[in-house]
Amino acid sequence: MRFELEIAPLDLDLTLGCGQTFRWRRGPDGSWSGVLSESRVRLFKDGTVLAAEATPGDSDIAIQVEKFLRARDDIARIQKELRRDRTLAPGMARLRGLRIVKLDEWECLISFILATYANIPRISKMVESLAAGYGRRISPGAYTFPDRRRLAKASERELAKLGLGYRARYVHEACATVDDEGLGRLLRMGYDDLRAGLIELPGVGDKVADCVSLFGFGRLEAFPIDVWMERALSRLYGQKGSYSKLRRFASERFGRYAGYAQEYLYHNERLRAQGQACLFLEQ
DNA sequence: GCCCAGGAGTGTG
DNA sequence: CACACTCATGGG
Repeated sequence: MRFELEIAPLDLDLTLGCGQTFRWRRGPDGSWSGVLSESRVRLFKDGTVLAAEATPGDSDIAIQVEKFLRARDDIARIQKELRRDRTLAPGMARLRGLRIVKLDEWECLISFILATYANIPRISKMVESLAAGYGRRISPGAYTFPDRRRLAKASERELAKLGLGYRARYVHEACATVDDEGLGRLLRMGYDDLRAGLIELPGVGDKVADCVSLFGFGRLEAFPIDVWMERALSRLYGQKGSYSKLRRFASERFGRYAGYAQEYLYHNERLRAQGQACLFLEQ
């Protein structure tokens, strides 16, 4: 099943290649393939429009793609608001196509529990191993992300064999701790309560809670701070210190769209690490 | 081989 | 509150 969508601005490389999600792969033709719910989806630009192929193509897959790419985010408005920041303002236009994605809450939670103290290629490998080992096969080489019940059947030892390291215990315990109603309650909470609720889960600290709040629960005011962001905040804003201190700074500085500011700064820091030209410079 | 990774948990000052 | 230490492992 093929269809087209009006989602703009959108740059698939910026959006799917920057560590928000770990299950999307770029093809040699520039298209991106991944799994949404029970379908394998391929996204590519056909001229200016976004084209999608889904197999199987159930009736609401187009809606799922729109939700995944947060089609309703008004990027112009978000950038206008963030442009008040003199550091972000000059380089932001080139990142217009970078959108925050909206992941499945459970998949996002487990993915970012796995993401602790690992690099992105390895995280991708771990997440894909979980899917291949415990998800449902929907086409050759493509698997759903395992739901809580399926994943709960895996012993800690089995998970460790997939290369999860000490994260195996966190994933195993999270499966036992989270119930379906618990996730439902979190959905209704404001950001502060959501964040506090997530931190109660095993393997979830400040940073993972903010990633899950942002990418899984769609709270755009969340501002995850990892080692890359510590460098960015130090270099560009002269801010150093504890997580809570940096988080407070970001909240006051970037406001309700702090999550977008975070992705911009994160992307810039990765560019810099690769020796490429930076978009943002210290004032 | 070496360094580091989208950190969390626990204990101590 | 802030630090210090440990945790298991693979990608670059």
